[in-house]
Amino acid sequence: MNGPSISVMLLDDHAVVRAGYKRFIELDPLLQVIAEASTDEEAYTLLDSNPVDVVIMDLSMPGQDGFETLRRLRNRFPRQKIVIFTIHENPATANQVVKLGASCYLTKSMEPDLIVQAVHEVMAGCMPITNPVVEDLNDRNKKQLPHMQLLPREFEIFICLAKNESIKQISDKLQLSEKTTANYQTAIRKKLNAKSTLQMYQYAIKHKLLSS
Amino acid sequence: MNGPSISVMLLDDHAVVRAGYKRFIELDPLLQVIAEASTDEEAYTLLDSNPVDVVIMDLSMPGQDGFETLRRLRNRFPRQKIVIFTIHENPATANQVVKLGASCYLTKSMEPDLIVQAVHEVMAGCMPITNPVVEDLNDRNKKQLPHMQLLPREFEIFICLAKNESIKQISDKLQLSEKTTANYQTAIRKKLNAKSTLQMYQYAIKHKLLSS
DNA sequence: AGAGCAATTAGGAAAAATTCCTAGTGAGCA
DNA sequence: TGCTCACTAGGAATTTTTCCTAATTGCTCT
Repeated sequence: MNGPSISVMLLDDHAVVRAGYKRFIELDPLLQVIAEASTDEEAYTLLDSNPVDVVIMDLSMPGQDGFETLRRLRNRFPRQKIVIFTIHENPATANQVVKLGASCYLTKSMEPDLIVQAVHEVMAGCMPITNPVVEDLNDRNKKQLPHMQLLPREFEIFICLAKNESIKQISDKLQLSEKTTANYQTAIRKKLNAKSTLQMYQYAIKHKLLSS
Repeated sequence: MNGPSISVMLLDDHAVVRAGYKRFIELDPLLQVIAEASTDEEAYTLLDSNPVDVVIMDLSMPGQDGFETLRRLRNRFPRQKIVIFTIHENPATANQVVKLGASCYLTKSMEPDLIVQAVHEVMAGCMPITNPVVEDLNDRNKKQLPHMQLLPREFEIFICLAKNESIKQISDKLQLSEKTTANYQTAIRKKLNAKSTLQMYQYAIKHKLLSS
């Protein structure tokens, strides 16, 4: 281990995808993958005993809520640098992810050697790699679009609702009171001008906010 | 290159994921990744000049790219063995994929060394994955689809609800008391086992009951 | 023709979901 | 330090949904 080497943890529920990251990351001798986790819990445990410089995580973990994982990770390790690498290429997701404190947002369609570059830039303290998707967001200011007015938590719950999850399910998953979740729903509906879950779903579809 | 070595092409639009496949596949000395493609067109070109024993492909998006790619691949190379490896774990997708002639359907949550095993089994002529839940779906379909149990009036209102019309709108249109329409909705939900308007909509879409 | 049956209609009461209002907490910041 | 904002959640009012019941209509069967 040289002085300037950078330690990395991979967080992705698919071993195949982790292997893919690893292959590219290890092309750079300065980067070392010293931990792999397939769930958030696993990640916490590992981080407690083995801190790393950067966590690279996938946002699209089925069964789990990527946003929630990110949020919890930030709560427990507030200064942890996190690079998000995901298949979701929509500006809204990028926006929310950066708001939640991720250092960087990359998509899987980008050239893989950008991972390496991104990790270096994050370690150097730069803000997220200039990502076409994110830029597009800032330029053509889409903040007039209703869903851009959603708070991070609202957006997260909105996506859950659009995926037809019940108030109960969401509350359990996010560890919220059902009252809180219901209140969020009301706020979301107002902001999106949606009168029903179906309209929220259709809104999400229309703006490509759903992956599965 | 020994005699019995098996040649493999990887087809996935994400380089990271291809790298992941590769890492696991190359653990078996009998398997050789001799081609990689990120698009279907690329795959055709490569297959024309360099036939392979097995194509391993990702079914990125259900209902869109993936199925169509698979269909075309089958059309142009009818005897090509194809292993589908995807994150979509629903029986319907598995069913479609097998109908479309894939030799195998694996999900990314399965242990990665199953890729290797699956390739060998496919080459040996077996069908590695047989999902019993999937198969009897078609038979039962025609017997008793839930919406076939709907009374005429129920079906009519069901379609309205699936089109996101409100109880009020439907009642006006059909000249019913809102009470009646609401009661119908309850009956419909029970018969279709739908807990929300969104589920009714999705049911309608799934069974192609909506024109618009 | 009358009995029987299924479809349609709708009201009352209870239960559940949603909305609206209010308020506490904690993190970040000038 | 005090301010703002995101997040959380309870109380109460309102609306929607569910469940039960029942009246009306039109059809079939013998």
